[in-house]
Amino acid sequence: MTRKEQKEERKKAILMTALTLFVKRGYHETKISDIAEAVPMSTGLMFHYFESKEELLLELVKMGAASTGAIGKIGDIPPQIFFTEFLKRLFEYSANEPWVFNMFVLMGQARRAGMPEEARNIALSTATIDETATIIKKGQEADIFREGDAKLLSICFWATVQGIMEEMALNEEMKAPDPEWIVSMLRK
Amino acid sequence: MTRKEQKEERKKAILMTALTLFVKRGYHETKISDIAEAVPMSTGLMFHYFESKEELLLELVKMGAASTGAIGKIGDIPPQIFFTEFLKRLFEYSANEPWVFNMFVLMGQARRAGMPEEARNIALSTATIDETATIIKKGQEADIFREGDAKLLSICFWATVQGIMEEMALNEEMKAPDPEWIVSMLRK
DNA sequence: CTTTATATTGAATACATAATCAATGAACAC
DNA sequence: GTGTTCATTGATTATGTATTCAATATAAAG
Repeated sequence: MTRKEQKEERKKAILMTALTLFVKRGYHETKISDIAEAVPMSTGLMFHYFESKEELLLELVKMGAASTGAIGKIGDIPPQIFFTEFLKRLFEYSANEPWVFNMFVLMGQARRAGMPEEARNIALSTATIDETATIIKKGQEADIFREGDAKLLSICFWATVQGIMEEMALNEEMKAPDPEWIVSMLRK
Repeated sequence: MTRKEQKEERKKAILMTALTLFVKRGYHETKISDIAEAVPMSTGLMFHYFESKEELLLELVKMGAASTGAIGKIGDIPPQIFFTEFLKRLFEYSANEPWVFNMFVLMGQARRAGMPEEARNIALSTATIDETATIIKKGQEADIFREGDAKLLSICFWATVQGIMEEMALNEEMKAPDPEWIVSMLRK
C-alpha cells in the first residue's frame, strides 16, 4: 500500500469517527481532541489531514450531498411503491451500515440550524424535496396519494423521516417503524 | 411599576429574544452579544440579568418543561380526537404566538443533540412520550389506531411533529400541514 | 437636596479550544 | 547505509467569545 493510499485510509477513518461524534453530540459540542482521541491519534495530527474543524465538517457534508443527490433519480419506479421501498431500504441500511444512517442524520442537521452556514448551503443545494414532490404529484394524478400541496407533503415526509432517524441516532434501543406508518401520511 | 417588576420585564424580553435566536441559529451559533444587540442592550448588562449563557438557556428549557408537562394531562379527551385536536391547536397557536412555537422547537432540539447536557436532561425529564403512548394504547383498544408498539408509535408521532415544526421555524413561507396527514400515521 | 441603590456601559480579562510548530521517529528512495 | 520525505507528538500560541469590572448615569428614598 502506497503512502498516498495510507493517507486516504486514515482520512476516511477520521471522517467516519467525526461523523459518528457529530451526529451523537452535535458539531459544536464535539472537540477536535474528542475526535482525535476516538480515532485514535494526537490532536495536532488532525491538522495534517484536515486544515480545520470546519473543513472536516464540510468534507462530510459534501460527501453526503453527493450520495444524497441520487435519491430522486431512481428513475421510473411507480409512486405507490417508491416511498415504501425507499424507507424499507433506508431502515435496512441504517441497521447494518452506520455510515449511511449517520450521514442521513448529519445532512438533516446541516439543513437545519446549529452548524456553520456553509454546511447549511451545501446541504440545501441538493434538491431532494423538489424531486420527491414530483413523484408525489404523479401519485396524485394516479389518484393514490391524498390531495394537497405536493411540495408541502414532500417536506412533511422528509421532516418525518428526519425526525425518526434523529430519534434512532440517540436511542440505541429504538427500532425502525413500519414504513407503512409513514407512507400513510401520503396515501389516500 | 416597581423596580423589581421592571427587572422581571426586562428578563422576559431577554428570554424571548434569546429563544428566537436559539431556535433560528442554534444555541452555539448565537453569541451573547447577538442577543444583547437584538434586545437591545449592552453585552455586559446581560450578566446583570443572567449569570451565564447556559443559565439563560436552562431557564428557557425549564419554562418549556413546565408548560409542556401539561400536554398529557388533558384528561379524558377520547383518543380519536385528541391528536387531531392537539395538532390543530398547536398549529393555530404557532401561527399567532411565536412564543409557543419557538418553545416547542427549542424543547425538541434540547432533547436531541447539540446543547449542553443539563439542558438535555431537563428536556428529557418530561414524560410526554409515555403519556401519549398511553392515549395511543386506548385508541388501539378501541380499534381505531393501528397495531404496533404504542411507544414506538408515540415516538414517531412526536418525531414527525418536531421535524415539521423545525422546518417551519426555518422556512417563513411554509404553511402548517393538515393535522389529518400526521394523524393518519396512527389511524387504522 | 443628599444619599443610596440599581441600571448601564465599554473596555479589560479569563477561558476554552482551535490551530501552529519545533522536534522526533519511521518509512522510503537511491 | 545515507539522505529525504512524510507521519506523529506534545507543548505552545492564537483566537473568539463568555465573563468581569471599574466607572457613570439614572432613579428611588429619606
